[in-house]
Amino acid sequence: MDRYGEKQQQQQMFASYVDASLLAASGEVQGERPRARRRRRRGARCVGGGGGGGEVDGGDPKKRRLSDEQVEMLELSFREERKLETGRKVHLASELGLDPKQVAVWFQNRRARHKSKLLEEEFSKLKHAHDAAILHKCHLENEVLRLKERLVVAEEEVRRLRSTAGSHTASGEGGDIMGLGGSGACVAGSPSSSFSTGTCQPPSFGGGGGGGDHLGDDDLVYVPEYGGYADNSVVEWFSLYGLI
DNA sequence: TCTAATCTCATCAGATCCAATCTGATGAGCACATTAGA
Repeated sequence: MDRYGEKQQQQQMFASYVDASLLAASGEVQGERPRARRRRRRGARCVGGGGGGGEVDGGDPKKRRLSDEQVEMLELSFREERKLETGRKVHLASELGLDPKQVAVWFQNRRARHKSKLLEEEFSKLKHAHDAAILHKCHLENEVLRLKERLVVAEEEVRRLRSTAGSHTASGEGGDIMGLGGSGACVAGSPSSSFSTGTCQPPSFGGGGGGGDHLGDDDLVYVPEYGGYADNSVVEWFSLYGLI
């Protein structure tokens, strides 16, 4: 016996063992009904009863494959109609020189294989859709991350520019940074405006008054989106990021 | 309502190739499959 034969034998032995165990466990030995579909009995393979196109006259239990022509005819018939009425079955069987039982069995198997193929295709489609959705989700998550990073950078830049502008105005000569006559402007809530000394001067931008480099009117532009005045560098930055 | 034919499902096993797949065939169906015709 070759390796394949040995394997088959082992499988059969195992299956017999499992069968016996299941039988015992299911209580069939005590006369109870099994709950599950009963397994086919081993060795119950029927040799007679239709058994194979080429063995009608012989007693050879070996399975014979249908010829290409027979399969082709059966396929054609299957494509026309997947169910097999008795008349069609008998007609096909006589045309193909097969037993009607064989034709019926062929159709049963063909239906089963057709169904499993359809299921396989459906599964494949669903899997592709699922993979695409996962990929799209990853892209979206990456995009969110990138946007968050940009936001952090932008916020840092805003803080830096605010403090720069604040120091410019704060380090001026104590006052009229925008030519508005004030001695300085305060920025509410700005931690960098701790040296604000003068009266608040709205609409003012950036930092306290008094001291620091004096910026002329030409250097400052009122930016509504910003809520105040900004110098050219800030305006540039705003336009760069499309904020104005 | 009864019954024979037929269905689906799970499985076996031979054939083709060398492990895995294809395919013809069988058996069960369990609060006992469903369906169609007598």
